Amino acid sequence: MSIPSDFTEQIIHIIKSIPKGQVLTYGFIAKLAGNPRAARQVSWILHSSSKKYNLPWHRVISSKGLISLKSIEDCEYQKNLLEQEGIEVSDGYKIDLNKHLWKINSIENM
DNA sequence: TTACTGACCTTTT
DNA sequence: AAAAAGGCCAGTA
Repeated sequence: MSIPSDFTEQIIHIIKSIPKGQVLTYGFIAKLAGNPRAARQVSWILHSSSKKYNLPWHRVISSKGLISLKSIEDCEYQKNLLEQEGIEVSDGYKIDLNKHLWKINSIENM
């Protein structure tokens, strides 16, 4: 049994709390998790925990609103998922952060 | 076991 | 203004 760190739990909790039709950025999640510089680990946690915890990994994008996935197939897949939720994605896998970025008022249960 | 990499972001030069 | 380096944790070899 490997117990995840506190900030990892926060990251997972935050990702699970992302509402439908909205997206968050790596840096934002890392900041909320308590480490503004841990954005890198967010992606890695997504890789690991998205399968186990069934996290909405498609709602996590880069700070510029671009899908940073490596595989083009995954990019198109994510784009498709986002479009299904009503998020407009440009041809260049660009998302309008001003419209779809999740503005967190306050996290109730931490 | 140690070392390196990874869907990134922030700060400094 | 742009470019480079640093930083962070977990997983894999």
